[in-house]
Amino acid sequence: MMTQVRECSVARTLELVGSKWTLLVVRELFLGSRRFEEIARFTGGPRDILTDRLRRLEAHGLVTRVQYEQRPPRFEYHLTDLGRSLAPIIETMREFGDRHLAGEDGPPARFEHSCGAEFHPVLACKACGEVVRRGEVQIADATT
Amino acid sequence: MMTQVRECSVARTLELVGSKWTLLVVRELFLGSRRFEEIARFTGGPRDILTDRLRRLEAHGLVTRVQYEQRPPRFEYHLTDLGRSLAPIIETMREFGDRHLAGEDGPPARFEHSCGAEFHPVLACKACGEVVRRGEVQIADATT
DNA sequence: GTGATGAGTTGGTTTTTCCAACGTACTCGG
DNA sequence: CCGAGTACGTTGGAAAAACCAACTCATCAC
Repeated sequence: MMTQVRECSVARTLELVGSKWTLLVVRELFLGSRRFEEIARFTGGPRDILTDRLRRLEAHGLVTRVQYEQRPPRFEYHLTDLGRSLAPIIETMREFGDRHLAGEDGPPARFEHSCGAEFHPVLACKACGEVVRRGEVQIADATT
Repeated sequence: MMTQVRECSVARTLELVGSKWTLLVVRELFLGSRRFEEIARFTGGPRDILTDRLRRLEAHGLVTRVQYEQRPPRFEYHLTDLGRSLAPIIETMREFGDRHLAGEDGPPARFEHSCGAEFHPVLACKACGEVVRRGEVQIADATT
């Protein structure tokens, strides 16, 4: 029956943000960088590639390019609502890195939740609100 | 002061799993594929690249290669505990894709939480257990 | 007018990825 | 025994992507 490549939301997401530097650009925007020079400096990515990634993100509606100066035309970059909805992806990656790949002096940046504690994300079930433990999630229909 | 590239857990995580096909291989293992032929068929990735990714994942302790046959030596692949801790990354990517990039006939695979509802992950704060809303997380120290 | 800043472009090199074909070691059917 | 099929890769060469340093263009600060 020679089954095919799996239709998959993970794959679709990776097509959007899976190429090198893309998620670092997004991280940078989450951290508040707006200008090309900041993005270049803080990510360390090649300028031509960063240009390409920003254009691509813009084309997919994750980022907007906003003119902030006329007389040499200058632009800055902002996440759209769609772009901001990448937050859980960035946050879970940060958490993984903090937990398993941190240097000796601990995680390089720390965040705080409004409850007062240091923020570490865990997955919860949207329906019941409970934090998910291993084995609590099962495939519902085995179409693919 | 010519500030440098940002030390960052997101960057470190991406070094581990950020190259093309890697996360699709991991997804496949989460979905239960064990053998090379399954991984190749369901991801659609080039066989040489998949070999490389599996070796790399093994080298970093995310995957183990287990011999399941002697007489031509054959191997299958399993996620380690460390590898399984990539689940939140995969799940949040799936959720993003389901939500924003799904085809007309809805998300291609569905999952169920033990509470009985269809599973959709949201981020919660590990400390207080509350689901996180926009603006509730702030940077704690602006070292980087 | 010299130098700096900001946002890119350009040209050429290096690295990755891709692809189809091949190799090896078996098993199975006839 | 012969040929086909399965499983897990490896190989060689072409194509695409990424990298890098240097350059542009416009303006401002000195």
